[in-house]
Amino acid sequence: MASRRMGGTMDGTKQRRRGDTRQRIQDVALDLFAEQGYEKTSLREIAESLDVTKAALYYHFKTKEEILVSIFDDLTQPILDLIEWGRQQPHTLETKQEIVRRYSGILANATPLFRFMQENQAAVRELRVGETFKERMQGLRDIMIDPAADLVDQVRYTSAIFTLHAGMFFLQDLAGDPEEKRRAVLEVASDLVTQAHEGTRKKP
Amino acid sequence: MASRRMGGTMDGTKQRRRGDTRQRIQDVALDLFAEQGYEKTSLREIAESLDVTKAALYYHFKTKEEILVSIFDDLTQPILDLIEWGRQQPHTLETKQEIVRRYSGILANATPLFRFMQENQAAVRELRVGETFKERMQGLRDIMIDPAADLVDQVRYTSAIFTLHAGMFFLQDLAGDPEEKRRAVLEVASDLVTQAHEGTRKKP
Amino acid sequence: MASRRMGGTMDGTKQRRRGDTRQRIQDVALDLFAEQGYEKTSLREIAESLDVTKAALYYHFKTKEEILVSIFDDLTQPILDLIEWGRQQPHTLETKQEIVRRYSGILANATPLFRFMQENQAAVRELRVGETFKERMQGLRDIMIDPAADLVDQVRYTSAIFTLHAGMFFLQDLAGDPEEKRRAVLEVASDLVTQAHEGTRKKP
Amino acid sequence: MASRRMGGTMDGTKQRRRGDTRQRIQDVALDLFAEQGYEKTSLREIAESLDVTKAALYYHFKTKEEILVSIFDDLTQPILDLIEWGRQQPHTLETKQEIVRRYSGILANATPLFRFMQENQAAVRELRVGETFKERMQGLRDIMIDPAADLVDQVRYTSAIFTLHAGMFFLQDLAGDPEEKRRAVLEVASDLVTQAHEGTRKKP
DNA sequence: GATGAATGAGATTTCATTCAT
DNA sequence: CATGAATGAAATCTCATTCAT
Repeated sequence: MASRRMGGTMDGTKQRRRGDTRQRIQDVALDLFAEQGYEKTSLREIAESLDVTKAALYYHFKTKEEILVSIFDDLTQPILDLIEWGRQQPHTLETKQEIVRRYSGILANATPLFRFMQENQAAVRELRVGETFKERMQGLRDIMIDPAADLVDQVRYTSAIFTLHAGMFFLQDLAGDPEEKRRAVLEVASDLVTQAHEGTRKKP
Repeated sequence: MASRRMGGTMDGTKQRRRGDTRQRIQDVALDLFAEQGYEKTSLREIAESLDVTKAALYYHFKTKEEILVSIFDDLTQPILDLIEWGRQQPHTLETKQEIVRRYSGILANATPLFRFMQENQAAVRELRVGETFKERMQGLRDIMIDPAADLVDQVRYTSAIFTLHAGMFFLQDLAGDPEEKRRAVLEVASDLVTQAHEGTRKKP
Repeated sequence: MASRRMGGTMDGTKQRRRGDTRQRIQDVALDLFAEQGYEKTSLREIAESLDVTKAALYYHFKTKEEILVSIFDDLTQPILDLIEWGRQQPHTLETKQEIVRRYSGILANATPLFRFMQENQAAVRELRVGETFKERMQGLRDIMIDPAADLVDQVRYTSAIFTLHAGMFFLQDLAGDPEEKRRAVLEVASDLVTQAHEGTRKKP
Repeated sequence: MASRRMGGTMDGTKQRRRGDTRQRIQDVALDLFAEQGYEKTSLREIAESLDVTKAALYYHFKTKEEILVSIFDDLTQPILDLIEWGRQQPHTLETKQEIVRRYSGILANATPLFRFMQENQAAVRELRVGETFKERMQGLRDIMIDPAADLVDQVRYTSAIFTLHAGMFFLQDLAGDPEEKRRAVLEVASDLVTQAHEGTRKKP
């Protein structure tokens, strides 16, 4: 389900697993991390899910944290790319809306990881990924927020990003087609950005 | 810092403590839970912070979870009251804005707890408070959301609540006076509710 | 059920409890000890069953062990009396059969205690009651066993006592009227004593 | 002392131990369980006796109870075999005496376990082995007892089994050669079975 | 490319017991 | 005649990690 890359043939034989153990560890770990939280997920559990020993995990990764780091680095690369792209664009409304649109896509493509980051902030705070994630969010904000905007508009920009995040999880219990919901979320975020950009109040 | 009630004088003598141990446990526990997360905070740590033994904690609370539950129940009672109040009001824009205003106040009064809940969703999911919190959020939504509203407006309502939450934590690194920031957040949330209530698009 | 003495009036008021707390502790403790074992029964449990605090138990008894000792001493006095009586009788078959009969009665009158002793030998071994019980059993044997009897007959005497014990517990699952079963057990034990007394084999 | 299998040479080197840790845990645990009781024996004690850490025990067994279960299952297999054998024999006196004889041998071969079961009935009642042991005793009785026998004779059959058990422990303080005592016990049990089989009284 | 065996640290929880009031 | 508050010791169990093979 969280398998991000499908290597090998789908013939169900155990033998096909050859050299993809690293990937499988990442997949299973992310699923479990997202489901149960980082602290609550033990290496024993991951190993058992994969039908290998704990020691095997240590062959592929130096520590538990490194498993998470490797997943995180793989999956958040697109944010880095987006920031890089954003920096080279003019600070127009168009650009900002495109950023929101692209970020929405990134989120949708790595839902389990972002869900995990959202729900495990405390656990992750003292891990490397915690710091890194914060930096990336900061980077996102930097390419969107107009430093001259007043406080209320800055909140709007932030709220836009947050709405995208919230959309992934808190809207799960709302009925409706997922893709349709995603578009609705995107629209609200987009509106917020527009309002922020235009300034909803007369500036002095 | 998270001490909600300050009994006795701060003279540092050990003997003065009489009967307020329960309260002190809750205070210290909340601070630590919020700072380090639920799983990462051990009873040893709480006990040492208070200069009592672990067994003393068990005199006052049956389990670690019960410490959290007692804090949660104490501090989220106002949400229950708000929901109760909201149910008896007409579903006007006025009402909804008042709900947002009141909720913002509740949040401000119990920041550490809400920060904790936000940042420990995974850890808390299988605890009683996880379920309870979800129900309360649901209750809040129910008194705000117009079931006839289209999807986009429903997202706006949800986003308003979320913006309030986000305001507490993600805006911490933004410069500025806290009270001023709170007002800005409140304004954005209020706007979202207004837009949702009026309908931003022509309904069929 | 295990209440051995019924003090006060049976009016159900809580006030009637006056000065009989000691007795009530013994009753409840014996029930719990018999049901769950000595180690598994905590003072908390006993206290909660009586709706008093643990500290109250310590007003009446110095230690957990002393609760057991007091019960034991009260209820095994009859064995002491029996041994005393036995010592003064001639070593006839009549006497031995009477001992078996009387012992059977003693057992029936304090079933929970004897069940407890039977099922908690390991736990009780290092307690004072363990040693004391062993001594009493030894005393019983001494007034029954003919030291001149051969080994097989000595086993018969021992088996007679054991049959009485076993009868109380291991026959519980056998269908039939309890009093009738007790008589059957008594008869087998009696037979064993008779065979032992008469010598089942030609002595040299 | 309770070591059931003696692998390797007794040269005292630590390195020689390879792969027999599981067995050694079982041996030491049984000795301690039998000596001090199940509850009173801590995993720390077992671990220290073996000069390994507590965690090592958990590598080999999932819980404390599982250590006991594994010992029990290993050592009571012969009872299962005996019951199986008994079911296929004719219900003659010969058969019953053979059962008594074989059971006596089984008992002698696993004295510590049976002593443990006898002396820890309370502690063991809520463990899996408690139930299982009860079932096996029931099975034994079923292949011996003639359901048409009157109550007194049923008691005799039960008493025979019990005499065998008692023989192991309560006769320990009696002087005499162990093997000789065992034969004496066996004779009494055998007699009881014979009397039960022939009927000691005229049946209606 | 992995396993089997183990460890050290630490977690939550329970218990008998104490003592000032 | 009892309670409220606490303690010190210990129990069972879990975890990330290591290392020889």
